[in-house]
Amino acid sequence: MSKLWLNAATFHPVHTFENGQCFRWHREGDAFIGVIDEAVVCVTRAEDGSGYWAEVVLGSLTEMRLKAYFDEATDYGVIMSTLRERDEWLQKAIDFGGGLRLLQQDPFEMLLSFIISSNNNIPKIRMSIEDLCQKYGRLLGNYDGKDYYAFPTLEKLANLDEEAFAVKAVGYRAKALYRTVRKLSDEAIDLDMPMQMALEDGVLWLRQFYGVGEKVAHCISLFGYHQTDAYPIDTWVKQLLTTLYGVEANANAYKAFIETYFVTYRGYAQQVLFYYMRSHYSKSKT
DNA sequence: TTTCAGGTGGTGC
DNA sequence: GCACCACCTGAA
Repeated sequence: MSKLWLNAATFHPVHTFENGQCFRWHREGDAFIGVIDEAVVCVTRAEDGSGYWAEVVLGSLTEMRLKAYFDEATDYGVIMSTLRERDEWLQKAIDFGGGLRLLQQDPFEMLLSFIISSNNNIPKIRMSIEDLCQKYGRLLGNYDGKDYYAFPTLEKLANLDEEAFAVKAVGYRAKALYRTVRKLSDEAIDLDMPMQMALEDGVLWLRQFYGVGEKVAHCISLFGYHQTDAYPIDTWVKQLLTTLYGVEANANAYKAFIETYFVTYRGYAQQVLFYYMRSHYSKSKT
């Protein structure tokens, strides 16, 4: 069984799993349990607090894939100290959300997950994805009294009619899931293609799918293809740009500011600021 | 019971 | 090329 050590200096499970980039992790007491590809992984804190163990508890996953998923090859010490020197907001955001990792998730899963995410909120997105996995994903087994399912394969989903995509809380997005799956299957599209593309080409390529606009394409690029220059502009990013950085409230100004101001480690900067903003300025928390 | 959150696609100018 | 609105549903 694969097992990976994650140093507490550069990894924090809450800041990593609860910042909106992934939908298949949850807390179980002191542990975090999630599904990666065809495996269930449990993350627990070491007794001395110096780090965490990520251990495959069901299914199989290579150590190489586990390392890649947690972005182990990236030097977070350098990235965070560089960003911290940039300005006081990044400093505050990193003080708050240190240990946030940019996970390298599966492109197909990200494509469908972020189609579901449009005009939607996280609890509902999770509900839809869990229902989709339970209905059409492979049962990986039972761990600690709970059944876990893999994300469904394209082959499985390609055999379904549109009504079958009407999973819990998904609403009108069922049509977009269906059309995307149909296109992928009918045209035998290779989802690895964006890996060879520059960010802007990849974004354009991803937008060929119904339900994928600019924002969703950037999310898929960032979380599914590890394009660390991607910059999803959602309501929270708009809010942080206008309130923290004094950017004018229009789409061109947002884009221009991000491209010129966040030059190095853009995706990492975006994610820590987004997490900071969500945690501090959310209406439900006041 | 009503209001709110939340991107994309389509329409109309 | 821009502004507007419909789309849906759980949570508050």
